[in-house]
Amino acid sequence: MVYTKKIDRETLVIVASELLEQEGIDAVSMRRLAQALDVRASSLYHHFAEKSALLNAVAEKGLHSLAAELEQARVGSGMDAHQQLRALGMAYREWALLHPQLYLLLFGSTPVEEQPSPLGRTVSAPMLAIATQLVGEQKAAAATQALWAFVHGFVMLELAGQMQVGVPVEGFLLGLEMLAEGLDNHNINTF
Amino acid sequence: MVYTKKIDRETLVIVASELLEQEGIDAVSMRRLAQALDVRASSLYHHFAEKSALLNAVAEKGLHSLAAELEQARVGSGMDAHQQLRALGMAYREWALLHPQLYLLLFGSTPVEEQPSPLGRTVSAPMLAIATQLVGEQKAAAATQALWAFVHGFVMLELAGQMQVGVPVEGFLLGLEMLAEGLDNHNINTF
DNA sequence: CTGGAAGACGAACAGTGTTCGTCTTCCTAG
DNA sequence: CTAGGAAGACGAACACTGTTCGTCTTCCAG
Repeated sequence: MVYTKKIDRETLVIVASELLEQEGIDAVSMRRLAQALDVRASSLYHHFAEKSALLNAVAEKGLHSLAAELEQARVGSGMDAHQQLRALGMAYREWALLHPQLYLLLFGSTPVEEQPSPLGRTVSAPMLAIATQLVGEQKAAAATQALWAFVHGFVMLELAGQMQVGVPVEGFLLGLEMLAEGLDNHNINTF
Repeated sequence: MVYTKKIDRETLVIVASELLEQEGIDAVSMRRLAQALDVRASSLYHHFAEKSALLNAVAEKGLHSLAAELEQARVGSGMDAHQQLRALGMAYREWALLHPQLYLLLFGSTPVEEQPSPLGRTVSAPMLAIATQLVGEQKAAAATQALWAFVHGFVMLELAGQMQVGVPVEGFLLGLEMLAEGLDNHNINTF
């Protein structure tokens, strides 16, 4: 028999991402992926030691996509911190709603990544920049956590179908506004 | 052979909850549950048509436990809305950190429950009461979503290991504070 | 007392992640 | 140019999963 087919790591990750987004995490099985690439499942293990390693690669790729989108939204929205915050929030939400399965893979359950920091640091870096403008360096870390928590929680609830219709967009902006106001007041009260 | 053993629905749910919390969702398999109850796996299907139905029962039980805890925290914290909010937030976070696997089952991924409303309504009802006090009935729904989003997001990030050590408790209270201030200001500005 | 419902059993099916020994392709060192 | 070895595809197998089905047993109600 002739062994022609040849798989490379990157296309494997791409195919996995597409399958994930189109049919959900349960559809992403090694045999299914192999079939899509016209290869046997066992061959995939020459490129990733285990399924979780492949999913990690998918997650990492998605993470960078999200981070790039956020940074772009931040720098492309002027100097005003409030406006930056609103732009970043909208971009975050839009990305998550555009790639729901990928977002759930990233943050949905027990960490698919190992280290606590790099995953979050990458995505929260743009928020830290804005938070620093709003409340100064001292409180920036805590403010970033608060901002990220709100945005992340809102998106997760939305993805889980726990948002009453009609509320989503306005509620999101309102919440962001309230947090920003709170941050401002806190800033004033502290310095 | 003698068929003595007898399983009842409720203990099945309890055993499943314990196994979930102690060994994680991956350990909860029909055969594993059956073994814990000294029964064959196929017998479980006389009590739940499918595994997801069993998990739904586990989730519902957890949901009521959480809701009860929240309501208790609210009514047991005086008349001041801000104080109620802080108490409810702390109770929410404590419950989630105490039953992480159960919390992830409830909210971690694609809805395990079918309807969008009842799951969330049960847990967000106490928040709605507080939000109404803070911003009035008109904006209460949106404010509730914002509050819930923050608390939920914070807990999810904490469970995912995305919180820098040291920040958690203070960051949580700070964020709650900021949201409350934002709500107050919004209240003043609007009426 | 007897029949039927409820429920436990064991075997089986399709699907999963993963491992292993074999075969083939291709690049590189002599 | 040729030999060898690394990289990689293959197919079978293992242990596990959720789920179905036909058979057997227990027990309660008419």
